[in-house]
Amino acid sequence: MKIYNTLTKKKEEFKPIEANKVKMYACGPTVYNYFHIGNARPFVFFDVVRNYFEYKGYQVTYAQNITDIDDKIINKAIEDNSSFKQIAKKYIAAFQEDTEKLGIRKPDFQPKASEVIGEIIKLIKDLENKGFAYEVKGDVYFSVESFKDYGMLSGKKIDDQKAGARVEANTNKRHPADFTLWKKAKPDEPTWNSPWGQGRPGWHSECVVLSQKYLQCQSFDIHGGGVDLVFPHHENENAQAQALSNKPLANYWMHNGFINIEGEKMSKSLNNFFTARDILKEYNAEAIRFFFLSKHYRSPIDFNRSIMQESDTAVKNFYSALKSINFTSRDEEVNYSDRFEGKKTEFITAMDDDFNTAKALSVMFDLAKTIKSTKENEENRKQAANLLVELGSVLGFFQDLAAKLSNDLGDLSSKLLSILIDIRNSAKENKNWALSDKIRDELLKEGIQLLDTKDGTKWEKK
RNA sequence: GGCGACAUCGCCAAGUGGUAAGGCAGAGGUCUGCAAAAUCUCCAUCCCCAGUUCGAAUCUGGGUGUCGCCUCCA
Repeated sequence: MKIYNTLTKKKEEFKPIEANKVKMYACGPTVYNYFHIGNARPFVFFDVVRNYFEYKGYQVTYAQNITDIDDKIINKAIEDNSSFKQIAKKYIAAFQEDTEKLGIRKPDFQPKASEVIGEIIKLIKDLENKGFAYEVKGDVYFSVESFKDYGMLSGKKIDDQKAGARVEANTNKRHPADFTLWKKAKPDEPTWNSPWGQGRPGWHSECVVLSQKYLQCQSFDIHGGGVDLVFPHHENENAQAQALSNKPLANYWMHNGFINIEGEKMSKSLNNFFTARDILKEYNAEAIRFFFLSKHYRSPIDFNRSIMQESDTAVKNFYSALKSINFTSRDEEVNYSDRFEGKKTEFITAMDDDFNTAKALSVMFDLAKTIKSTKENEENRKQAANLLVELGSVLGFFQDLAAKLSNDLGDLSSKLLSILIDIRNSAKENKNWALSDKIRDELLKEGIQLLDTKDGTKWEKK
């Protein structure tokens, strides 16, 4: 399979470091707020990456950090008149809740930055000892000039950057591009003891420490995150790791594109900021997942109401197909005919090509069509349904299949419904259209759709 | 100013040298009391210009446009 690697700016054949194993790390949330729809994209996408590798038979180890020490958290604590620990605790819980609702599986490891302060200090100390870092008045900086490959990931040459163009130049730094590894304590901030006095770590070290610790290696297979992290975050992570080990932190760097809102960048000043939590109130998790996967992960994607509506309809399509043949659960032992093996191959070929999920989805639509088609024989429709669920599951759909397919209303409701259907049918026989339509319309309002088929009146939950 | 990405039907979106997948929306026919569902049919020459080639949405050059990064934003 091929993966686009930010490091080489090419699609490359994926070769794991250890045969049949994938070690991957994706940057997690900074817990100072509910995460927004833009944060959700990489969470969902790397969940799919993980699933797909497992589907291909790899043993995957997936780690993701939680940044619980950061300026933004401290600021939020001041704003809310709370403590930084309480803020972190609150939003970690919210993060867990929302990702679960989105159907994202928990990574194998999900450590917090605060758990590894000792190891972060050791990393910085090692960098200092080897001449890659220097201390100025209690702050420690990484010296970009000491690491000759600085810029290898982002393609930036440090001398091209306009120092201080957008941020005030820090006069303590030897070079404007030098970044902070350790910050001297300020009043009312959480601090830890260190060789440089009281302080706290900068943002870029935690991911180095956590990834290497939990993936148990200096250099692992895949590192992921949003494109905005390429520079400076990932560049700086890599610089620290490679300065010490002479190897890149990861072999493949994958970056997802941004989400725009109605064509504009999402930002607080434009007030077009949507949290995943809010969107989940309006649309179900699978519609959100479909929205993300309907476009290639590296492309920017526009979020708006009509596209969410379409995504919702599209997902319902899969379910109505499955309902049309009373599909209940997947048969894992099924032997697909050549025709469906071919469909499966199409799906795999699409996914092997740098996770072309949009194309993979078209295979699913194709299967849905086969399932619904009255021209197909029973066996083909069954196989198509089975394969639809198999492939859809790789993309994270159909997690509550049984519940979604169930038409179970409970005893009394079922009886009442069949009484209503009987009354309606009598009304129809008497050509009392007003009454029969009223029953149909009222039931639809309650989410029950009646279908007058040749085999009598059927119904399904909308 | 530096670096980079993208431009395909009303909307979303595949396609990476061989004559434009798919989804949503829409139009018409069949079916239906009417709907829904099902079913059949219809619906683009790919931002512009030039070039390479037997052949280009796909390669090259030049435009135009949109967007991103260059700040501890996914």
